[in-house]
Amino acid sequence: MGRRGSDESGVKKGPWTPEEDTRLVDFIEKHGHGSWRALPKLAGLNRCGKSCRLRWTNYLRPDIKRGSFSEEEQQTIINLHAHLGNKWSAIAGHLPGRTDNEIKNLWNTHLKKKLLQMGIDPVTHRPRSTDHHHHHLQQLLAAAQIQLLHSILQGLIMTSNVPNLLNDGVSDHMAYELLGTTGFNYSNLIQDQDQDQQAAQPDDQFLSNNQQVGSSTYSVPVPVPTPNYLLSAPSSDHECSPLIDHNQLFSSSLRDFMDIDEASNANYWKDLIIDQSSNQPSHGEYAYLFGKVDS
DNA sequence: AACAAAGCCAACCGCTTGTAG
DNA sequence: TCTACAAGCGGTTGGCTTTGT
Repeated sequence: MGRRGSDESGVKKGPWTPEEDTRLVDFIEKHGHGSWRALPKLAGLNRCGKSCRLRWTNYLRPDIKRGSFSEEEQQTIINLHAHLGNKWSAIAGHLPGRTDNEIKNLWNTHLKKKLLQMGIDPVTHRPRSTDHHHHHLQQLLAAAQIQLLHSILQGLIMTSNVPNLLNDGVSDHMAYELLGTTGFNYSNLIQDQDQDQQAAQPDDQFLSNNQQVGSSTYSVPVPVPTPNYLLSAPSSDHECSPLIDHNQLFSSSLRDFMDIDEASNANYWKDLIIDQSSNQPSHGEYAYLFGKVDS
């Protein structure tokens, strides 16, 4: 690339010296930049016009805010990136005094990693498919499917005329067997649950895996990982709003499944935050699926 | 203290878009 | 409409600084 020294036309490249900065600033303050191509010669700089323009717009402009980004600025960038993608100049337009280059650098060096650490895909702003949280959610949904199937089978059997089934009811095993025909792998669920229990740490950011919640005990008909985990805390300053349909559908089936008394455990069920346009959890914010368990 | 690896960021490249003639 | 030039933009890179061993 050769960013140091000069190219074949004799134009200097590489880092700017304080003397060059002074010349450029003095000239622009007196005359404005006018034509960038003409500027270097007029200002007595051995640089190409493009280099002068970049130096001015990214570093020397008087309205540039120097210093590190505040938490608020970082959150703004994340939120804007979720909407705009890598449109750095558009994002910079919302952050007075910050350049697109600066924001791009911050994104590539800090924010991308930060989101990855949170289990969020920095491109889609959704949970990564391999992520711990998402994995648990898939398990939970699979387990809920078992329970639903279990109920359906039970209903079918009650209306059937098979004596031993009327006596014994439908076994979990039968439900798993039937669910297996849909492609669901029950053995993976058991294995994953064991691994999760082994991996559980006291200082885990997620809520503990208690079966006992306050004075209530879950009645869990099939072995499932307890779904008391927090997916993500929503921020308050974007255009998400709670929509009741997804939430109601999902939470009510879970309530039934977990056999939790709705009135005494109302605090556990918080609204899913759903983006109105896509009707999906978005902006890198998923939802409080479950709230605190220690009420 | 010395070295290597990782982090960081200013500056560059090249493509795209806008505009004047 | 076409052409040339300027400016905008996003991706990439080189080298300095910081951190880890």
